[in-house]
Amino acid sequence: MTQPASSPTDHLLDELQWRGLIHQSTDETGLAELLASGQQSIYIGFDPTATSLHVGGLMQLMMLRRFQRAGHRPIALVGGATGMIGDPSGKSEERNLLSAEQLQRNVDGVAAQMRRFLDFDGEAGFTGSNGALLLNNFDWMQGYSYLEFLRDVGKNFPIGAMMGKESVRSRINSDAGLSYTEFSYMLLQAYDFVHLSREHGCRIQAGGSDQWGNITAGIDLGRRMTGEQLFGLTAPLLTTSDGKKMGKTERGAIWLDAERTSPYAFYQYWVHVNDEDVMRCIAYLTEIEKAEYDELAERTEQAAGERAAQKRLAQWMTELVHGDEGLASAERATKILFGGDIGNTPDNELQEIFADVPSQDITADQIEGEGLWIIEALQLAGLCSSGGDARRSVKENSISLNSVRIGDEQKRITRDDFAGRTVIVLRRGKRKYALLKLSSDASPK
RNA sequence: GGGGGUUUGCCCGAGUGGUUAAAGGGGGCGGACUGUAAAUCCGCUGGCUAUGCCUACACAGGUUCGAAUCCUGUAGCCCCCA
Repeated sequence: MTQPASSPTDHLLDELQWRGLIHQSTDETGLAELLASGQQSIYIGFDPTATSLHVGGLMQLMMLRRFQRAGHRPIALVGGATGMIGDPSGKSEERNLLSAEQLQRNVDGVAAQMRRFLDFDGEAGFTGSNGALLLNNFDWMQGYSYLEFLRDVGKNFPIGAMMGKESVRSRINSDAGLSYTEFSYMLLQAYDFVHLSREHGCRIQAGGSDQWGNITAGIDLGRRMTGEQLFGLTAPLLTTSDGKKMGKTERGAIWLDAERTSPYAFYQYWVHVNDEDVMRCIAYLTEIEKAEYDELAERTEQAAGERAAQKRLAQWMTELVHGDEGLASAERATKILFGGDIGNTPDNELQEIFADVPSQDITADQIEGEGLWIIEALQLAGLCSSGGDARRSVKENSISLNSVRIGDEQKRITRDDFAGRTVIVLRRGKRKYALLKLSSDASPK
């Protein structure tokens, strides 16, 4: 361990090791030798279930990125074909089939996001020889006839082995059952691996631990069809200490797309990671070095209250996914929202800080005369679901307007509350914000 | 096809004909404590410009001064017999 590693590949395996990223692998020594013998290609499949990836896909993207940085060629495979079928692994019931058009939109969206993680054209210090590839299995599956596929591929799949796979066994006797289509999923993914080994010399497939069955199916198929020795590597699943999948909140998944999950919300998600989970996230998802990792672990131990590790994690992730800009705005917003008083912040700054926060336009006449009733305003802003809900929250003293608590449910918002600005900040509880914006067409007097 | 059971609020689940907007739990939302954590504790959790009104216990009717609770029919789920 004290010996400095002699090549990027040695670094790579050591790194995967200390980060705990190797859950299972086939023929470890063989794999190490293969990697040491020269540049390799490694592939991971991505399910195009939406136009954006979410936090759940980060592990995989980072895995490819680590390989690329160590000099290997990453292949991101989007499952245009397999996505039409649906992987039964780890799913309790059959998924709805996506339309071809939807799938194409998803593939496009996901592909664009991958550019933040992988270098596809060999710039940025790479010579180009290990530039990432983005492939879509629809391209080679689309023209493959059923009969031919059965003869070439199906022939090499013993039913006994297929029935033994966990993904099949767990479903076949369940209420949901398992359709023939889903059962066949494995063949498609296995064939992908063989295809990539033939066409791109790719001999390594990685994935989450739930992919083990599919990966080994590909390795078996490779041996039968081409005689080539292929390798598989799985990473642990990223779950929280209470066993749930990371990246999900009550409100749904955390997306990489800024339109779906704002940089601020994304940043906040990481800031809130539990103490028990935060170091694992750093190990799995970032490129923060061992030395700093140890330091952060130490600080979490000593002074958990500082949340140094969470902040560093949030910063690292946000910067990678949303860039300097996204990080800067998330941090600015955080600073005001959790620190300061909104009272004196000038209009333009408020607008910028709250760019992420949901807002609702109101017109000038809504605040003329009697003004806008607070109960109504809360519903307009989306902070409360009904009048009753709004009244309740006001009674609970959990509503504030420009950082001033509102306890009176008769409160009406008038021009005075805007204090010369065009924006008013409503808050419910500790960290739910919404804006009311005086729409520009209404001439402010 | 015959017989029996079941159906409650976001979810699970109690419910005696009469303060039952419906026990209890979960979830959610607030609050306290802390660290924008976890755990814990406390409050709230159908709608309504609201000391009141309306809608609710699968659906439709009925009995009753009064029904989630009793009766009839319809539908869904479950079990037994054929």
